[in-house]
Amino acid sequence: MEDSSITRTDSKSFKETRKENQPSKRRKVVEKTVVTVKIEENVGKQKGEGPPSDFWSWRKYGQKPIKGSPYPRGYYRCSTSKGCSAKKQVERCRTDASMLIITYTSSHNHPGPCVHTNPTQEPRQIQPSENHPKSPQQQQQQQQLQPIKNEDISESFHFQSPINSSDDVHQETPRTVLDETHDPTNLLFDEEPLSYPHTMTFSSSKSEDNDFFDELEELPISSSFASLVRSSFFDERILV
DNA sequence: CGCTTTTGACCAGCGC
DNA sequence: GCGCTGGTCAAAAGCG
Repeated sequence: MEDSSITRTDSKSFKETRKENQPSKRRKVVEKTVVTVKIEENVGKQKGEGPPSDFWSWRKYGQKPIKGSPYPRGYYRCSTSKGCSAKKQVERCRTDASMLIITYTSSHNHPGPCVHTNPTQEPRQIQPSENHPKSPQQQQQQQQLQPIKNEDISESFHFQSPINSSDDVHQETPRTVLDETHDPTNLLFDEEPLSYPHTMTFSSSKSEDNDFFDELEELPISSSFASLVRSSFFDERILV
């Protein structure tokens, strides 16, 4: 089509420009966290491939069929904040279609929509009556509208990964990611899916990342936030 | 009207 | 050095 050629040429210019701005960010070893979740419930509410709703807004920016997997992988970027570089990849487990493998990449450079540790603020999105009948996007949009106090931001800024909220689900050992580390601790994760959320984030291999996550451990909000999130996720994904 | 999703193409990294 | 795969971007279309 003529349109195609035009678009292609046009986009090509952008690509060239992009190269200058972003030298190399592809396939670089970045902090990743793999989480597997059951999508039994989500299937009924969403398209079946929709990403499980967490506390950020995700915008899909790409989808690619993965070699060896009958299901395509979806690429999502955090749309809660424009400058946020947090991303996640969502794909179905090749062996179990009811399992969704979510790979979180990078981290949020902004506070979570509802990571406030202040008990005076009511966790509105926890209400099941709102969560279930609505799509996850709508939930997240509501969260965006919720004002967050600056003082909370300073703390919640360390809430890099939504995976903190996923400790209730089974965490699959990210072998593909950690293959370079061969860290024996990974085995522990596999054996103990109930390990703390901040612990699983150590899937990163580099000591630098460890240092980064080490900060998380010092944060007192980890447990409270995890609890808050946990209850939400239980209500959302797991029938208790 | 604005935002999200979809789709095709391009580029870079990695393996052989 | 070549080929393959994965990851990202941008434009267009659809939906709320």
